[in-house]
Amino acid sequence: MRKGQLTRQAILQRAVQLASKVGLAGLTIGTLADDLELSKSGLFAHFQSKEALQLKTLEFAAASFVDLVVRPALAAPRGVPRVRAVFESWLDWPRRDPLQGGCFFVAAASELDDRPGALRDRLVAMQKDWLELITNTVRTAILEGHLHPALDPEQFAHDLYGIMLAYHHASRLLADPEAERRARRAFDRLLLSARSAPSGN
Amino acid sequence: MRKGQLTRQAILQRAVQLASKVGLAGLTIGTLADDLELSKSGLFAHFQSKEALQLKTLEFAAASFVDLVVRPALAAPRGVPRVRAVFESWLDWPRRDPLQGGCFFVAAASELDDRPGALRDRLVAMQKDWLELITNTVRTAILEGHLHPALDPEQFAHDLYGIMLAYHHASRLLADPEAERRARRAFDRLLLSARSAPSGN
DNA sequence: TGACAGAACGAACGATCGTTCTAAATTAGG
DNA sequence: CCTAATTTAGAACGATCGTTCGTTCTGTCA
Repeated sequence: MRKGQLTRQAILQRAVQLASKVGLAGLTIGTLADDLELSKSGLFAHFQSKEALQLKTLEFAAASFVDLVVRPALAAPRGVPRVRAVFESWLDWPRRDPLQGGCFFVAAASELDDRPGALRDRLVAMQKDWLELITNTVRTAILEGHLHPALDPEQFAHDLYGIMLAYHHASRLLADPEAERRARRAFDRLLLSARSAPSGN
Repeated sequence: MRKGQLTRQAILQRAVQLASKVGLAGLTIGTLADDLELSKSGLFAHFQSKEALQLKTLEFAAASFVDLVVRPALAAPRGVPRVRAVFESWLDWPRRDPLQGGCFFVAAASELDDRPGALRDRLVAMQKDWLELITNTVRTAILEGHLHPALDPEQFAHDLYGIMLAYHHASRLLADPEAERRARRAFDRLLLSARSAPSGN
């Protein structure tokens, strides 16, 4: 009853790595089994279908994101420092989890944005949770008096997401060495306008 | 000698639509042939390999993007109006090409960002061209005196890309009805800081 | 109209997909 | 240590993948 859980974890960990390269749909039980030196059927037995494997993989990736990115960021003091910590922690994610190729969720998002089903529903819920957490962090910063009262926290979260997506695009696809500097500049500008500008957003 | 080219075009058009949903890797000769009511081998004969088909599909999508988005935008008067036209034209893309599900290039980018090869190389070149075109448009706006001389045009292009990626994410995956408004607000803020702020970027 | 090139087809290939079954190996508890 | 339960392996399934082959249509131009 213990050994099973162990290999299950190992399978999921490898599945996340693999899916971050080839996507959730590109995941293949055969190659996954070969990578782990398991038999196809042996691996399959742990899940009852491929979709179940994909779903568990999605959950596993989310849990690891929370551990590596979200939780550390929330340790920062409330207000702008925590907002900044979210950004820095997020930006630092590739270094904290160096096994992956590209962001798992970016891959999943572009795959699932047109394929209804349980997988998509789960991913959407996750993304909304994450956006809401950012929104609340910003909202707190407003209440602390760190950011302008007229600031729209949801717009801030949306814009921050865009910064991260652009960073991913520039660094992963274009291999732009300036990607990180660009992301920091964009974030600084976002934060600056959030401090004092009622017009911006 | 004429009939062939015609069906070739039809194949590629359908391929772009399909690939915007399932990705370039998810493209399947069998399903594509069924969709077009062609035989698998008949379709295959037009290209000599699947990778060739994918490459041609990529080229076709790029050409259509130029026709529908780039060219109209460049008709606007130089300077900020043209910058704004690029944004508006880009944002309006889904309405101009309503057949697609999600952005073809977003799907391709997240698929190919970790898979070296001719496909990736071509896509990277395209993206760089597009970014460079935006950069030059911005640069012109600076020379016209519309934007601040200290503005970094490449950063502007990068940030604009982020806005579009966030828009795509919000509208496609999250089905957020505010997506377009959010994109407009982000663009306005970007443009505002580009007009007068030497600090932002 | 006849001839020839080009376009489309149908069948088949080896490989791999997800999945199912049964048997063997391994593990855990009494 | 033995037994029962769990975990893995192996073989096979129907389907589909990309690709090849030879053949049959179908347009095009002399």
